[in-house]
Amino acid sequence: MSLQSLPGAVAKKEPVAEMRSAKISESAVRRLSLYLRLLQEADSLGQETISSEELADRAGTTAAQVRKDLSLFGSFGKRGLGYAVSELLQEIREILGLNRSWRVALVGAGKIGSALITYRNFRTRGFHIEAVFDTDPDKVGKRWGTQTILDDTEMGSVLAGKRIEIAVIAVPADAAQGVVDRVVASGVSAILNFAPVRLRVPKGVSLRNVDMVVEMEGLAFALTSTER
Amino acid sequence: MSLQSLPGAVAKKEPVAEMRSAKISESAVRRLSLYLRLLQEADSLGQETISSEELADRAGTTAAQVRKDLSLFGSFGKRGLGYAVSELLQEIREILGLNRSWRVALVGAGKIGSALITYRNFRTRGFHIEAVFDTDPDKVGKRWGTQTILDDTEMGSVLAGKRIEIAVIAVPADAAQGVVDRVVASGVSAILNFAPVRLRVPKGVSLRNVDMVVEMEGLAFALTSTER
DNA sequence: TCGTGTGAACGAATTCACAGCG
DNA sequence: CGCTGTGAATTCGTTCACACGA
Repeated sequence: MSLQSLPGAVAKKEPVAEMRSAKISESAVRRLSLYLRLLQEADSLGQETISSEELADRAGTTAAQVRKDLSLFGSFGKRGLGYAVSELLQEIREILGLNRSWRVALVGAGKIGSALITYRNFRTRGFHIEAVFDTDPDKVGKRWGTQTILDDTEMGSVLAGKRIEIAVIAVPADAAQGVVDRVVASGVSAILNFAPVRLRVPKGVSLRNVDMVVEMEGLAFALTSTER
Repeated sequence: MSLQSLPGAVAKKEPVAEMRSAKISESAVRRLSLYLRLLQEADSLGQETISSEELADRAGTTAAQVRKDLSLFGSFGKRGLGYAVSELLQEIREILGLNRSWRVALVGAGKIGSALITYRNFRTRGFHIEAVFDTDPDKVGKRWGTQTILDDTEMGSVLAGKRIEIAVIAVPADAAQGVVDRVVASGVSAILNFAPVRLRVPKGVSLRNVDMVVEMEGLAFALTSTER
């Protein structure tokens, strides 16, 4: 990609995007996403350099963990100094694939969908919702943010036509698997699922679940086992 | 607790709630929550018994994993047969602390809060939202579901007065830490956070984060590293 | 015989500790 | 001298494999 086009960047040790795909753990990726956010904060406050320890403190992890995570992708720091905030920022954006925008569709125009579509962080991070679907005839045709709600029956063709890459599933649990199957058939290979079900996806399709009940039950367990 | 007061329960091998608190991993708890949901489905379909393998298939894990998870809390199966659905169901409810209801407060009456308060699964699982707070004078006093939105300034006294156990934080990122500090000061010791920040909580307070941007960035990473 | 329960083996992720570079 | 980058040590979680009981 356009890395060597930056004349000042020649000293960089690893070309990042070309790294051998040594399987990176999901938790490492989560932390990178978190580091990115913290770096953006630091950057907007004018901070120029940051140590693994400071980043770790803010992220709630250890300095060694931060360095290990980053070392999976290259050597971005300066020994004795730390990391250049804006540079590391850019590296992580590159690693996560955030230097481009992503075409997202939202399936299910209910409350959760509504929360998502108005969520500013989404758009500013490059996730563009380019289609919204629902089955409810009362909703179809209504405007939602910048989008008009489309009928569920149009989903397949629209997803394919717009070359949607990520689908957000915000439909009732019993409808979710059906939606996923159709969405995958239309070429989508990443899914964020809000329905409280375990979805099956073919190999090669990435799936993340956001399950509020599971989280609440985890809290209930923690409270239960702490008491006494 | 009132365990040995149940005369019929003597044959049970492990008293569950009295187990040594051998630290249970968060992922194990997540899976238990998932098993519970699957068992409820099976139960409502009239299925009487289930093997670790069947449960594993539905949960997307392995039979050994299911057995290990359950064995952390006792021996609930019958060799050669599997598990009695309704019995295991009840055991897991007991383990997770779901045989009682939990007093929950929602802080932030925005879109996410709105999604939560209308979310049926919440109430049916025993999580009762007993107070809703917001700072916006236009919202305060309005009815939301069964609740009237209360002013943020009342939060401390109401949380303490109602003996709220779990707080759901659905406020903007820059307000979240302040809210958490006050919530904790009012005796809440479990928090579900929807704000995109890393919150600091004192030891003894449980915290779970739901961070949609992190999940989306994880998907972006997966798509980026798969392509080519 | 079948499927659980579990020690033992394995593998993954985190932490340690230090060599090496700026 | 300070802080990164990284092998080595360790901890944690998962999988294996089989003895045992219904």
